[in-house]
Amino acid sequence: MAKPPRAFVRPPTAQEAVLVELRRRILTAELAPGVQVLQEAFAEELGVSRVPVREALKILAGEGLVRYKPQHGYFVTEHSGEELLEVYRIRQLLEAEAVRVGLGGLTLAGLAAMDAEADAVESAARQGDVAALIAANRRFHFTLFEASGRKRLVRLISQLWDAAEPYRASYFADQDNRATVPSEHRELAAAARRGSVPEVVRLLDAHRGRGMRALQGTEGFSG
Amino acid sequence: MAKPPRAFVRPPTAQEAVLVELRRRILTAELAPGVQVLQEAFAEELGVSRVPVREALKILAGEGLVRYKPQHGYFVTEHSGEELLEVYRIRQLLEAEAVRVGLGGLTLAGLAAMDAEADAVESAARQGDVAALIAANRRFHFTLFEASGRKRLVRLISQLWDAAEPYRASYFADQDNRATVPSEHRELAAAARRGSVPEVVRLLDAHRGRGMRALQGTEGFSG
DNA sequence: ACGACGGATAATGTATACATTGCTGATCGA
DNA sequence: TCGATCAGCAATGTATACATTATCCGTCGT
Repeated sequence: MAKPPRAFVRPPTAQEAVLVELRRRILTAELAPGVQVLQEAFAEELGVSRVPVREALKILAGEGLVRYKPQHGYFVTEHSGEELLEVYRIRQLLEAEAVRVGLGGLTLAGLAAMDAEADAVESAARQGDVAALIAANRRFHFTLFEASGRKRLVRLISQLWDAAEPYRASYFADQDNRATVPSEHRELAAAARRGSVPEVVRLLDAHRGRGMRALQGTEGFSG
Repeated sequence: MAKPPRAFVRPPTAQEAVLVELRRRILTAELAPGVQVLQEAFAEELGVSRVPVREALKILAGEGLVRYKPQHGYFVTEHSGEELLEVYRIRQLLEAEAVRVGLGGLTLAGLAAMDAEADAVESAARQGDVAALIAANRRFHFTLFEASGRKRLVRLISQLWDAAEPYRASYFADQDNRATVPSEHRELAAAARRGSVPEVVRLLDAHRGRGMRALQGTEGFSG
């Protein structure tokens, strides 16, 4: 079960490389919501021409991570408080569905993976490694969702996570917030092991709700 | 209230024009699921270079309407029967939500619009104008959804409609299928007028279910 | 002082040319 | 006859050059 360190894969095309880097910067709010992505500058920084940059931006525009204004360029999507609420509400619906469909089919390997990711979250939280925390947190939850076997559903949920991600960078920076997450994960994993759909859904709702409320407190939470 | 005939707007950029045309061809199955979109040929046909074609394709890839294989190009997305089922299931969840949120806020103008679109659907069905039927049918349903005021929700539902659209071109070509749709719309509009969420949701489920089952009958419905 | 016009600048949008990759099919060898 | 190698082709991927558009700001006129 030990994962070999992920093999280094050079993306086959420049646009893919740009896409990965752009997405990373947006999700970590390194490129903050609202700011324009200057093609020329970004291209030069990555050592490619503007073409692959534009193509990567188009992908992100299709996903909703950036907005395109003709003759004005690409801007990291901003979400109002209301829109973030909407995102969380839709997540509630879709994640509940994923649990209903998938929990019965969750394998022992899947449960073990959840435990492993819960460990990773906890240790990352202790060390204050926000990036690792976010990554592990995501893997923890998506192990559960992916048990549903529904690719489209999982992809939608993933996009919804992405939408809120830039706003959570600051959330996990806070020690108190980091502290409560691991124990909630333990409860979730335990409920999953018992195979109780209602419990898992309830815990998930609570977990998500706490994250959402924390967001409302921290952020410039208006329109 | 009379809509002026929609003003002709030349898209500000070539890519937008290409995007519209490409999407149209995919949704009408003029470009059938699975086929490759040859950039050179398509560009020449539209009288532009390959660049805007590629950029439009990237958008569609981000939306999931085409798949991108590095060094191989872009292919209209194919969906297995299972995947289409998944799409309908997610639609059920999200459309119900839209109705719950929006029905109370549906204005008289909105109700009138639904009636008007129902008329349009019926007359298009009688004349056998499949394209007009599909367009009006879509407007009918989305008038209802948009009453929710939730942009993201509506956009997601819209993408789910798009995913199944290529497979429904043949569905509406059948006279019998065209016949049942208008009466169901009347019932829906009536229930909406009464403001009854459970009834609207129930009718919507039935309506959608019929469409889905019809799809299963007609299509190469395997994996 | 205020507003309008206009040119300079800087960004985006597009075409063209070139590089690279993948495939096909023919040729060569055993 | 079978298989492998390689040349040619056809498609995609990328860079560069050019066209177009928006914006900024100074000047001019009133």
